[in-house]
Amino acid sequence: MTENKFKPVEEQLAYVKKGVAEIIPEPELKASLEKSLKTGKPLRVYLGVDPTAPDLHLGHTVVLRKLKHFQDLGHTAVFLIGDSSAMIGDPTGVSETRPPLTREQVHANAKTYLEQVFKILDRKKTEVRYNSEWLGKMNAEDVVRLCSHYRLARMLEREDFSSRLEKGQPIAVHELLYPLLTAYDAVSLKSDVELGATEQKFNLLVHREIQREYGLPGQAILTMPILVGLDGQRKMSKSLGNYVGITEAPPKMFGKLMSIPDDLMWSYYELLTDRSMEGIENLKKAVEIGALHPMNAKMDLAKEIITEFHSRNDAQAAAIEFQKVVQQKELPSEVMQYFVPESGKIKLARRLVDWANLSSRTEADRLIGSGAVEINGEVIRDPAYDLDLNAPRELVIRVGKPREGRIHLFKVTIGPPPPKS
RNA sequence: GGACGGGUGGGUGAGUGGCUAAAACCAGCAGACUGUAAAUCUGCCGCUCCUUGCGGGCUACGAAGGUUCGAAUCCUUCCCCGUCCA
Repeated sequence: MTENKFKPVEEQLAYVKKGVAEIIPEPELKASLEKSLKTGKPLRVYLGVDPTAPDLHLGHTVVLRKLKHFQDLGHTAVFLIGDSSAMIGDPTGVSETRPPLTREQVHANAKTYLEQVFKILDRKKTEVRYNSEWLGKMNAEDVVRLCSHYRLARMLEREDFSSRLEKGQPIAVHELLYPLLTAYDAVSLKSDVELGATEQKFNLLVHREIQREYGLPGQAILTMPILVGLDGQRKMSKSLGNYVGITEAPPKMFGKLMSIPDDLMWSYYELLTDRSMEGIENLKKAVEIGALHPMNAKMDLAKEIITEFHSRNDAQAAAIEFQKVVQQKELPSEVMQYFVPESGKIKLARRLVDWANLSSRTEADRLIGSGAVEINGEVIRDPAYDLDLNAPRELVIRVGKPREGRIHLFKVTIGPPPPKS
């Protein structure tokens, strides 16, 4: 509660501005910071999430990190779980009606969600709220009253509504209610600032407007860019499979991060690390003039990100494993091992389904046919290949590239398994 | 409630009785090239069986029935979506 609890406004603003897409309106945010500095009262900064899926990936962390930045500066971070609104389903960016979740699903999701969130936010300093606290108390009249504060024409300005309307795609009435109900969150929380991804801009603006309708000053809005996924094309999302989950094992994170297009790494540096913009620019320049190999810059990036979610040692180990397995093509330190008794012959394709965790026999045939299967370094191209089981020996089998859900490299020992110790 | 249009593989979308496991494109997978990057090129891209063959069987075009030697394509009923009218 001391006078000098906060840093100078310009300094705060600069810290908070790193990586942001837009601040609406910036002078207001600045004014709020000035006021808070003068009064010693922290700003209430909130981020609302729908716990629709329990697994967080790096895409979610972009905006969480920004909330963390406010927390670092001594402001109050409010993490809002939209347990009520999640049951409506936000139509943003989906362009189709979402199936509503049940209350049980929402609560289960919320719980795992929070656990992950505190890998980034400071648990002790975070105010966690649920919007069922106030939305659950509203009756039909309250909802109608809330709705009376907004106009249909304004609602239809929203891009995904207007485009769906144009294309003759369905829009369910309850979808219109989503931004209004979540606006009531902003009213209840009396927030000074709300964070969100750029795709949330419309919702955030509605929140601000409704706050004013309810006699509040109207929060400032700060939007963060959407993180592009591993494919370098589309937004990072679980359903597209182009994501890095924050609970994934370090070696897997490492491999995934190394697979991003080089150009993308600058945006990852900006949105996923605490490096200053200046530092990132220098790095970029070093790569451009050839002083730094882009691969090394990317390895550093991967290490930094992994350090945040695991530890420095884990990150280092993941890097070493990557070099060993991928670059030097050696066996990984932990390999799946299978034992097959000696008995005549078997079809390779048939066994591959289990060994490599393939989806079907047909897939095994296809992989063999396209030269993706190697035994002890020798490519097998005949889908009808018979594995001779008469001589006891050890085989190292490789199936394609490492990929989610597939065991791409493993050992098969023909002969009895070693006695259990 | 009425009139009209529409529902095809993960997505967009062609096909209007057999040559269609269904064009094309995207996504995906694999190979080559690399820095397990991207880009590019090439192949693959429902499931299953075996004697792995331009092989056999099964499943698939909103749902269920029907016509036909044969249906994604025709008929009937139902479900869903949109537009316009009220």
